[in-house]
Amino acid sequence: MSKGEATRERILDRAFLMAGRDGLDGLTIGALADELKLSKSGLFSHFGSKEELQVAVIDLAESRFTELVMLPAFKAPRGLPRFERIFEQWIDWVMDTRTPGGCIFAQAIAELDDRQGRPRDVLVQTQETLVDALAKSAQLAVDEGHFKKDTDARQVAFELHGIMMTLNMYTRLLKDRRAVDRARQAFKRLVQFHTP
Amino acid sequence: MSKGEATRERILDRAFLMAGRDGLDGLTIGALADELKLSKSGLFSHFGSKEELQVAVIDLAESRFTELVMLPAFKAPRGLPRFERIFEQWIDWVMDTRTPGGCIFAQAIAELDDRQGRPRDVLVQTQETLVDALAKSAQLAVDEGHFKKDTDARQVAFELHGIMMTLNMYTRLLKDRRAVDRARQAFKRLVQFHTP
DNA sequence: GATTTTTACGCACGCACGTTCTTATTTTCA
DNA sequence: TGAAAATAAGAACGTGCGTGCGTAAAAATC
Repeated sequence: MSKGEATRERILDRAFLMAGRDGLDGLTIGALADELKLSKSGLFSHFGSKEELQVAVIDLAESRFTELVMLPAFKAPRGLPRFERIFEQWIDWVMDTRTPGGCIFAQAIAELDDRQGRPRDVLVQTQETLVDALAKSAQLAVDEGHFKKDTDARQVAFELHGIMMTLNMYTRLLKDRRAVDRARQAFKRLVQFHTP
Repeated sequence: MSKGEATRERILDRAFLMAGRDGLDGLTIGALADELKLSKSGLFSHFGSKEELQVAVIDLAESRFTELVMLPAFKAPRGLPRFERIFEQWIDWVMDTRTPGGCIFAQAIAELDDRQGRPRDVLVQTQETLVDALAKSAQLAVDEGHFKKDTDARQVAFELHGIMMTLNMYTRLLKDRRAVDRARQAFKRLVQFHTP
């Protein structure tokens, strides 16, 4: 790996944290440069524009999510075990104390939802991919006979998403220690409902 | 009502919209003044600081939510009818096409969740009040015999919250037309599960 | 209608933003 | 090792930010 690539990774690693706390707009080139002891222009030249930096952060977030949530889950047998594994890994992702501000997607979604531009387009793409993956995983549980035949996999994906978003909010905003229990209980009810 | 109060209301009305779209940080005094054809300093003098403006917007959001969601719901008989009415009014709140950026609370929650300061404190207060109200409403359904005796009202509040957050995201970010149906189905499942 | 109080403006300030150049330094590779 | 290429720094730009102050206009009060 060249020097440039290494620096770029170091920048993005920090940018990922800053964007989770302060949002993709709050993510500022000057502050980022200070924290990394780089010059503004030196940092800037790695991306060419702030928008590109934002896009790179979203891309990084997606690949980390895949790495930390989806890939481990795929080691579990398809169907319910894998679906449950996604849920548990996702909990770890949301509760990770190293990422202040909570799930970076929650930040980005609220920030970009009714705007225009490449960052939004990229985010929509990642979220659609995620929803598809969740639905597919739920559908596999149907196919394996773990869920009822008439289970609507996309509906299950919708509801799981809701559980995770609420977990994030209860934990980060309300500082509710019981949030994880609540999420687990909600998930249990979701699974139970669709179990034949 | 004095002239000053009228102007202040006019400012907040617009600020409410801007904050929903661009967030409480993206809410900017200069842009707000331009839209309202006021001078920056003239507008500023109504609040004394940007932070106070942000707090005023959160307060306005809460009172509007109470007015548009909770108060109408209280006309329904307590128990399940009222609980269902909260849900339906809340849908209207989230789907309101006059508010670009979707539910302003979704914005504010993501923005302020791991920060410090008065805006955050005020937001936490409003969200705790909301959660309490939801839980109380669910508890009334238990008391009236519409929900099972062992139903955990706060758990129901948690899950309802999740449905609404997901409705907001699917609608605003993913532009999914079926989001309302999904929300209704999730709600139906929630109610059904707790029905004796 | 005169006076006092309220409300709004104009201007300026210091600061941080994203961005663009030019220049110096470091890496890379023949 | 020396030439070429990649990387980082530095200084400067225009812009917009929140904020403070003195003053003019308007409204409220008597």
